[in-house]
Amino acid sequence: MSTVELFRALGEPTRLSMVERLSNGQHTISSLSKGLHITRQGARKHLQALVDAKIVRLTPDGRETNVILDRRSFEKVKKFIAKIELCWEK
Amino acid sequence: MSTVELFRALGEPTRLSMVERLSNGQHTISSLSKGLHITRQGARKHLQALVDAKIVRLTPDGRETNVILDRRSFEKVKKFIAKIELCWEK
DNA sequence: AGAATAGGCAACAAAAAAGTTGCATATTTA
DNA sequence: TAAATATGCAACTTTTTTGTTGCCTATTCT
Repeated sequence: MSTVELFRALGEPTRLSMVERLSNGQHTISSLSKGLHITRQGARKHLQALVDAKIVRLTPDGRETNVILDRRSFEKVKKFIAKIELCWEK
Repeated sequence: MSTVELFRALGEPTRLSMVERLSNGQHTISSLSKGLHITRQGARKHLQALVDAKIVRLTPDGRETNVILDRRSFEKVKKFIAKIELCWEK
């Protein structure tokens, strides 16, 4: 996924909060959808945006589905910042 | 500005392209607004989003206005990523 | 088997973002 | 001083995003 899409996915409160919660521990789709002030379906849409941006992966397991953070996406963000800062030096 | 608003501001093609162009050299509002496929006023709105997110500053100079990249915003992004990656280690 | 849990999909409504047009002002330049 | 350039602001339209409701299926638990 492109860098813009990565930023766009992270640029929404519910989604950024999901990412933070995922960095603190394992979650299934439903555990991740609780505690937000929106419906499960609403949360699911945000989660899909994170999937599309390849920030998370979904791994089905029986009746539930685990949500896994993909750290490679953060590498991309770091590289973007590094590129900008490199240009800036001059 | 909050981290979410920072990401949101960067998560749009026109704005991200503006940031990249600014990292390559000085720009005024109008030089930055050229080459995009939108009107000057449309570009100006995107620029304002970058100002609001404190990614750039505007410094008026006579009839034109210079646009300056504020590198502190990138520190904030880097800190966010570092926090996430720190949590991830466990 | 029946109930509860985890999840999917689509249609729709509401809210926000993007982009436009039109017009006005200040500063340079010719 | 008149024309050109740089910019501002507001109203309005279009498009995208967000969030909801309703309904359906599969898996697990009792």
